Amino acid sequence: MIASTPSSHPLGSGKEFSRSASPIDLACARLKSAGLRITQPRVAILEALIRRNAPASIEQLHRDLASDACDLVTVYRCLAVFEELGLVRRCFFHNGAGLYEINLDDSHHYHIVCKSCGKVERIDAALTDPTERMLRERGYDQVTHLVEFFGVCPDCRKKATESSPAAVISAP
Amino acid sequence: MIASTPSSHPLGSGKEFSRSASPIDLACARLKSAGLRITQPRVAILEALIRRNAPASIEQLHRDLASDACDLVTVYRCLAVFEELGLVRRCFFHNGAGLYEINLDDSHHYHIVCKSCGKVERIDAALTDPTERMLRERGYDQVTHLVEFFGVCPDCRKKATESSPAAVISAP
DNA sequence: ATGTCTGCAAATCCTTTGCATTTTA
DNA sequence: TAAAATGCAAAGGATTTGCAGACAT
Repeated sequence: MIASTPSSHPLGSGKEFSRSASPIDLACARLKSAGLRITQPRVAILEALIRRNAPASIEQLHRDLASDACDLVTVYRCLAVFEELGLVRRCFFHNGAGLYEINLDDSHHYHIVCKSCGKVERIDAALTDPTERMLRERGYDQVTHLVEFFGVCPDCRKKATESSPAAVISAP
Repeated sequence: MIASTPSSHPLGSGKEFSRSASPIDLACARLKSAGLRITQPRVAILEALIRRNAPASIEQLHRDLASDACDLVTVYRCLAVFEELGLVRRCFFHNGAGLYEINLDDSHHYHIVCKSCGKVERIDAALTDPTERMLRERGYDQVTHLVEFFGVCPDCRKKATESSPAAVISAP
């Protein structure tokens, strides 16, 4: 995938995790400091997420694991835990697929989704028009994009402060 | 909702359909020219979509209809037909909800999704930074945005031209 | 040792499908 | 009236839940 091609700007450089601690240690530390246990399935799933470094479905992740590493249900449960912790981020795409990607540093980036095979790759780039041009130059066809904004609307802010001042954190 | 407030730039003006034919007639004409039948459930669903003029779930739309207007299954089937026709567009948001919105003129616009109540409104505006500022000025809190790009990747283009030259049109 | 996680099985939820009946053109 | 669309019931697939046993701390 493009995002792991060495030195291919402005698509991902593939060395997002080469700072100090290894990404898996970083992730485990986050688990530990949240009072959660470092189990074999959790480590395996985190490693799979780190290896991909791109959004993947639960099924895909489960297949990535050693055939008997853990049950599919465990993958569901672990990803729910990781998401709550902020260790992974869930992305939704045009086709409705909800995919998980590792998120160790809250880096903001975009994705390019293949309309044909659904392959998802990370993009580190400026916005929209220049990006679309760049993608076409790289051989992508029928390039479009999706932009959505998220925020807490005035009504909800009011309700939140009226009842419990710390209510609106990460709602539906 | 904001998008229907008269003359509230740059959020939607609410008069997107005040040209010549009424939106429902326009939609029915599109059905007819596609060789499809104008049935009572279809008209009711289209009217509900037009009334909202914002993304809505299938359940929401079904509830919008007169209690016995049609079966939930029919709403599913009609929306699938409408989508194939391009009469509606399906949007996916951070929470995984797949919502349908009417699309009579292929106008390109964005959405603001409330992180708390999930309410979705249309935005007619330029991109990202100025938009986020504008939303904050209007009282939205914790404003973020999501950008995704879509296109057919080089690999799929190759495969498509090798096998059947007109294959890649609107895949998954 | 003990409270947390996991595996398995079964429940639940959303969506799709089959087929007889109704409706549109 | 003939083809297309709908309603109802039931199937299907993905995700969640309950609970006994296994595992990290």
